[in-house]
Amino acid sequence: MSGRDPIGVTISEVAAAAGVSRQTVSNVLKAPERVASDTAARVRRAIDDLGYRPNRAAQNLRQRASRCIGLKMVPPSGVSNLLDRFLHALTEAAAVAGYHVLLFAAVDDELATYEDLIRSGTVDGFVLFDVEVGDPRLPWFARRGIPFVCFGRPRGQGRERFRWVDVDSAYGVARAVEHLVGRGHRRIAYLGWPEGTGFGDERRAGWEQAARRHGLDVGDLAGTSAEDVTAAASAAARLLSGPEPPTAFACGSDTFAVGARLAGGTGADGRPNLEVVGFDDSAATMLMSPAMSSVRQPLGEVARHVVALLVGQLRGSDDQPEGVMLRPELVTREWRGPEPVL
Amino acid sequence: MSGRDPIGVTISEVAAAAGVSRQTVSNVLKAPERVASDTAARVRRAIDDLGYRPNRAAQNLRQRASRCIGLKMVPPSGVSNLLDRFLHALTEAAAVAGYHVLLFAAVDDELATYEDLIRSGTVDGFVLFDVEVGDPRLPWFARRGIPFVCFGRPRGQGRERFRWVDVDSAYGVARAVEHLVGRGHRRIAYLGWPEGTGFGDERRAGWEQAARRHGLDVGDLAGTSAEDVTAAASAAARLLSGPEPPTAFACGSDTFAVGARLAGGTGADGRPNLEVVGFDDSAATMLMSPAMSSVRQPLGEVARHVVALLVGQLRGSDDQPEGVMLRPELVTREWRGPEPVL
DNA sequence: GGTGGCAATTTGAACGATCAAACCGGTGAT
DNA sequence: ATCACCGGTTTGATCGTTCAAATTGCCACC
Repeated sequence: MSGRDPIGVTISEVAAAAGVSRQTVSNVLKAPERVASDTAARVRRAIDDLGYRPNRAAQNLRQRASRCIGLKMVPPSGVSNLLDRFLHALTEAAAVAGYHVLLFAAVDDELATYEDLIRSGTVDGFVLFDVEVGDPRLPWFARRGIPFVCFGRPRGQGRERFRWVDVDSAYGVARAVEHLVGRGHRRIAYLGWPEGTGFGDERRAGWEQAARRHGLDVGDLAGTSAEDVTAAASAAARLLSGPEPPTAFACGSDTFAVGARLAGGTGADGRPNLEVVGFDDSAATMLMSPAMSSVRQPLGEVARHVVALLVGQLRGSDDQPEGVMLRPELVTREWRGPEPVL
Repeated sequence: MSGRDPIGVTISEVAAAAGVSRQTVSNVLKAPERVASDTAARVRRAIDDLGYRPNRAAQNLRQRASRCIGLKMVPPSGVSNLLDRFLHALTEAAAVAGYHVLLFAAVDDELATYEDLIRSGTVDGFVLFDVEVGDPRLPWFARRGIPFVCFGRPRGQGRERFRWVDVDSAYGVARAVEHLVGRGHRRIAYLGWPEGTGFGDERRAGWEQAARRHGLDVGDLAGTSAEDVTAAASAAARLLSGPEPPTAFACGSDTFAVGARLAGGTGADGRPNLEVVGFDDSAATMLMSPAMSSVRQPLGEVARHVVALLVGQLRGSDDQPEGVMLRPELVTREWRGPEPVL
C-alpha cells in the first residue's frame, strides 16, 4: 500500500510476490472461478499489500477498447443548467457500467475531431447532447460505423434509424396545461421556440392538444421567440395585449417561463399576475417568488438508458430497442417563504 | 481515408505502404526534422490514404502517461452554472495542451476512487473544483505525490503548500461596492455565507474594506444565510426591516443577490426597490428585469492557468509559481427591454 | 497400464507504439 | 590507415496486460 510513485506496481510484481504466474493474477481479477480458493486468497493479499491496480493503458491496448464515452463540450447557453445535471447523471450511469466520460472540445473541424478520437481508440463511442433537426453528424457516424446514442430523438433523418433516448415533452406540457386547468385557468397561452426545432414543435403540440381536450381556446394564444429572457418577455407582452389576454402560460423552457412572468408583472400585493409553468426544472424556477412550477426531465433515467444503449452497441448486442421514450414529471411549487416587504 | 472499422490501421501498415520502417513513420509525426523531406512526403501520403491515427492506448502504455486530467463530477447546486462554464473552459484549455478532461463519479469512497484512477494510469492528475477549508484531500494527495491543482486557494492547510489558481473575490466585491457608490447609494449591505467558507469571508471583507474606504456605515449591514434563494430572501428582509434600511446590496453570489432583490420587492412602476450586485455572473443575472449586475470570474484564464500548473507538475518543472491570483471583472447591466405590462 | 478427462496453472505470443542503440555509405580530420 | 562523425534509417526490446494454447498433477475408467 506504500510507494511514492503513483504508477509502478505491475501484474508481474504481484505474481512474484504471490508465487504464481501473471496469468493467474489476471484470472483472480477477471475469472475467479478458474482459480483455487487458497491461491486466490494469496494473490489477493499480494494485491492489497502492493496496492496493485491493473494498468489501464495496457488493458485498453490488449482489449482494443478504452471504456470511455466521449462527449463534446458545448458552450453553456440559456438559463437552464441542463447540461450540468445531465453530465452528472451520465457520469454516474457510466461508472456503474465501468465507463468514464471523456470531455473534449471541437477546436475547428468538429467531424475531424470525432474521427480522431474514434480512430485513435481514445473513446469507444459518443453521446450526442445537442442533436438538431437533420443533424449531419448522424448519417456520417452511421456510414463509418461509429457507435453513438442521441439524447433527443433524431428528426429529419430520412429513413435511417439511430439509437436514441428521449423524453415525451408533449406529455410534459400537457400535464402543465392540466395543472393550470385544475387551478381554474381557462385562457392558457403557450410560449416557446419558433417552428423547426423538432422538440419545440412537439412541446407546442402538447399544449395545443391538451387545451383542445379541455375545450379551451388556442387560436391566438401561441407565441414564439428566441430563447432568452428579454425576447421571451416581449413575446409574452404581445400575447397579453390582446383583447382577451391569457391568465396563465405553459412554456417551452424555463427561460420562456421567466420571460412570461416578468412580462405579466405583479399585483399590488407583490404576487405575480400570471401563473406560469416552465420546462426543465432548472435552478431558475427557484429564482422567483413564488417559485415556479416546471416539467422535470428524468435525467438519471435518461443517462442510464443512454449508457445501456451505447454499451449494447459496443458489445454488438442486436436485441436493443432503437430508442427509449421516457415520461417527464410536473413539479409543482408553492412559495412558502417570506412575502416581499413593500 | 476509407475503411469501415474505426480501429485497425496501425503504424506497421503505414510503414509497409510507404516502404519504410515503423520508426520512420513515428519520426515523421514526432520528430520531422530527422526525416528526409521526400521520405516524409511519402509517409504522409500513406498516413492520409489509410486514415491512420496513432493508437492512444499504445502511446499511453509506452509513454506511461494518459494525457487525461481527472475531475470529480459534483452534484449541481445553487443557481449558478459555474461548473458548467468552468468545464467548458477547462476542456478547451486542456485541448490546447494536448490533454482531455475525464469526468468521474466518486461512488462510495472518494479517496479510493482518486487512488484507483492515478495508480491505474487512467489520469495523470486532478483538478479540484470544490476545495473546502482544511480539505483533507490536499495533504493526502501531496503525501502520495499525486499531481493536482486547486481552483480556489487552499485555506486551513498549515504550512503545506499546494498549487492553485484563484480569483481575488475581495477585489470583485469592492468593485461592486464602488459601482453602487457611483450610482449614489450610501447604505450598501452585504449578504453572503456564514463565516468559515474561506472565500465567503474574503468576499465579505472586500465589501467591508471598500465601504469603510468610502466612509460608509457597515455596522448592522452584513447578513448571512444558506446559499438558496428562500433563505437569502429572509436574511435580506431582516436587514431591510432595520431603522435605516439599505438601498443596495453587494452579494456573495448571484443566489444571494436574487434573494435580496426578491425581498426588496418592486415599486409602483414595476421597477425593483433595491439595486443589487451579484457574484459569478451566472445565467440568473438575466432572469430579472432589469437584468442584474454581477462580478464575473475570468474562467477562461483560470482554466488556462490550471492546465499550465498541472502540466508543469507532470513535466516536473520547478520554476512554476505556487499559485496564480486573477482579477474578476464587474459586469454592469441595464435592462433595455420592454417594461412589464401592468 | 495405458488412456482420457478434468481442474489448476503456466507459457508464449500478441496488442501498437516508442525508446535506445545499431547500422548505413560517405566525408574529413588525425 | 584509423577513427569520429554525419544525416537518415532500421532493428530489437520494452511498456503491462490478456488471449489462446500448452502443461502439469491427479483421478477414474476400461
